[in-house]
Amino acid sequence: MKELIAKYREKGFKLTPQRIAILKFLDGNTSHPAANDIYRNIKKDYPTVSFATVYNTLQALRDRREVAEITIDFQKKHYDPDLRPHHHIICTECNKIADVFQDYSEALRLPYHIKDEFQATANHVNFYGICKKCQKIKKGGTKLCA
Amino acid sequence: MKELIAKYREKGFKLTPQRIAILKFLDGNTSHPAANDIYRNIKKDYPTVSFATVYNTLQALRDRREVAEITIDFQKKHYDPDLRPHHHIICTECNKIADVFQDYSEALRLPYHIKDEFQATANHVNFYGICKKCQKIKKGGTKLCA
DNA sequence: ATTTAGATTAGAATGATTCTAATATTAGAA
DNA sequence: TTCTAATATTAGAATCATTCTAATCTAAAT
Ligand SMILES: [Mn+2]
Ligand SMILES: [Mn+2]
Ligand SMILES: [Zn+2]
Ligand SMILES: [Zn+2]
Repeated sequence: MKELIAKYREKGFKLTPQRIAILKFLDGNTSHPAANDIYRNIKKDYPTVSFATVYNTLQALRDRREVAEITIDFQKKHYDPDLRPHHHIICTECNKIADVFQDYSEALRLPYHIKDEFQATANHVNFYGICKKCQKIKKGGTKLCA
Repeated sequence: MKELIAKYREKGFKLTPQRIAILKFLDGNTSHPAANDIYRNIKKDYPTVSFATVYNTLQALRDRREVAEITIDFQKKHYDPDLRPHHHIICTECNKIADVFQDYSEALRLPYHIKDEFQATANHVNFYGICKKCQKIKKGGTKLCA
């Protein structure tokens, strides 16, 4: 809380109640929220908050490398406050996203003709699968209601 | 051409001139086009073609596993007629996408606690980098005009 | 307390994608 | 070939995520 605020103030990031609420929501959050998830949550405490503020703040944080955008979902961007290099697995049924902390960089060597054409700067592995809960639902039967 | 058409007819995929144009455009295409790229190209021969047809056809092909959707671009979906398992590298400056045919699956082992929670079905590596052309532009100076 | 750079806001604009409902075509049957 | 049913096409509207605009407000430095 206080440390969090101090950290951003030091970096010259102007703090407002809305921004603090967003930072608090993101701090330690492992749910990989999309912009709308953040908006809904902040709105509880700041009913007048606007979508623009959420997007502006996310952009500012992204530009300062304080959050990462992840491209695992075909529909929308998700945000990740955990900047440690890691990968993700997403449930193709319910879109639940989990972290995969595993360093594959040794193995992810590019073929020479690609190295020749691109100067690689980053890599990210997307795993797809079905989570436990969705496995059960599929097995147990199709629908919950007739 | 003929084999291509025969292949789809056999599979009960109803063929229309527009669909054939889309299939031809995709066949052997390594450019990873987005829907709009396909639309623009088909429009040359079928000026009345609609966006809906392009999207409908892409959906039908995707459902039949005849094209893959790729999530490497934050802005939009790209389509890939090459179904062999492979990965991609995208230029963060110009969005050029290239194929990376390299099998990393041996190395991409998931941690046990993830295996416990997810039944993994697929994986895809996104590499990010800067292509040769964009490297030159950056080095040579900032802008082409004053 | 004053000042100003930067943040907030509602709402409009944009861009990608999906939906709708009327019309037209394909492909198989007669 | 002609008929028919199933399916595809179309323009345009609708939706959803995201960005932009321009007026107003506020953090935080002086
Ligand atoms: Mn993560
Ligand atoms: Mn490819
Ligand atoms: Zn799930
Ligand atoms: Zn480039």
